[in-house]
Amino acid sequence: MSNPGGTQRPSSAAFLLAQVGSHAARKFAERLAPLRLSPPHAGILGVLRKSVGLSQQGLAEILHMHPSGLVAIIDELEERGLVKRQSSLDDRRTYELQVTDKGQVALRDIGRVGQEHNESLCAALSQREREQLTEFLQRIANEQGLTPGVHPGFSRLGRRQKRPR
Amino acid sequence: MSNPGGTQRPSSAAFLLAQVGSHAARKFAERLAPLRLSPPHAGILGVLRKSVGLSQQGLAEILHMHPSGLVAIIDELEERGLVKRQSSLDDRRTYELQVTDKGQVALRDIGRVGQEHNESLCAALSQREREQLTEFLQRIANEQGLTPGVHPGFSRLGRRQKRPR
DNA sequence: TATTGTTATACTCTATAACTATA
DNA sequence: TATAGTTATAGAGTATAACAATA
Repeated sequence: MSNPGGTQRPSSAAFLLAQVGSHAARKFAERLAPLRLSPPHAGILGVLRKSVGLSQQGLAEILHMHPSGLVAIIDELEERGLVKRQSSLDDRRTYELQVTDKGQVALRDIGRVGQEHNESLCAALSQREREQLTEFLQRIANEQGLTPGVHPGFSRLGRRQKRPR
Repeated sequence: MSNPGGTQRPSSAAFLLAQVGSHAARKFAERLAPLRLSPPHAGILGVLRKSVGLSQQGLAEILHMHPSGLVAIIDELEERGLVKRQSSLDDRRTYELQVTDKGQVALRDIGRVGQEHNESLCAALSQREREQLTEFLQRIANEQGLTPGVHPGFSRLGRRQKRPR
């Protein structure tokens, strides 16, 4: 095992974004774990805080995911008493999703964890540089049409073609 | 569905990194798809270019993944004629992985796609700003102990606890 | 007939352990 | 006995379709 042409080419911004972004997501998940919460839990609570009484359909639309995928996660949040499915009086097919008081506490915990996470992740940068970085990323996010506060999701990055046996 | 407290808080650098990074990874996978390649394919070819004659164990170590997970991906690369498993003369248990000429062509295609991808992703930034962004990310990657050129992987970001039925 | 939420199903990715062949 | 590669298996995530209740 040699390395004749082993010049390390500088990574592109795009690669570094994917690399550091994946690392960031993983570290955030690790910090969330002691709260017995996952990033999807946190993301859903965050959306529900801002949109009171949202239906599962509405939530799925915001998160760009299929409504059926939400059921299990909301089940968990409800079992934990962080979210309530409130039957709608107008349309008994739908639930109005509510963050409970306990859910609000969880949201504060998540916020604290998020701040610690941000601090740790940006340790290499000065305050001024963090602001610059944030601005650059915000502009990219806007230009690329990303929804503020919504993680593109945990779906497959690239699936290999099915392997014939 | 109302939005009484719907103030949109500014996203943190950490969240934006995860958001934009996930988007970047997804877009890269889309650009790779016409070549019938996935990000893991590209990542492995990239590592093998720099380390000639690497074993699968060595490769797994660099990529921080279990050797068994490599088998299927390398099978595909070998079936496509992009990589060759060369039986080692020293130790017949091991293969020395070689990028073939066809694999070199694929690497050039991947490089082109990567440049297009980078260009498209950074459209919102000036040349000077892209350099600044790259430097910031590079410093974060170094400080966080990330291996240059190695994507943290496609493993779970956060798993929900198993749901009892 | 259409829609909301749910369940069922299939497919994929990941991780672990068991297996084989060499050492 | 230890190691390299492989296979088998189980677990979790994702996506689609089918379903029941309601509109």
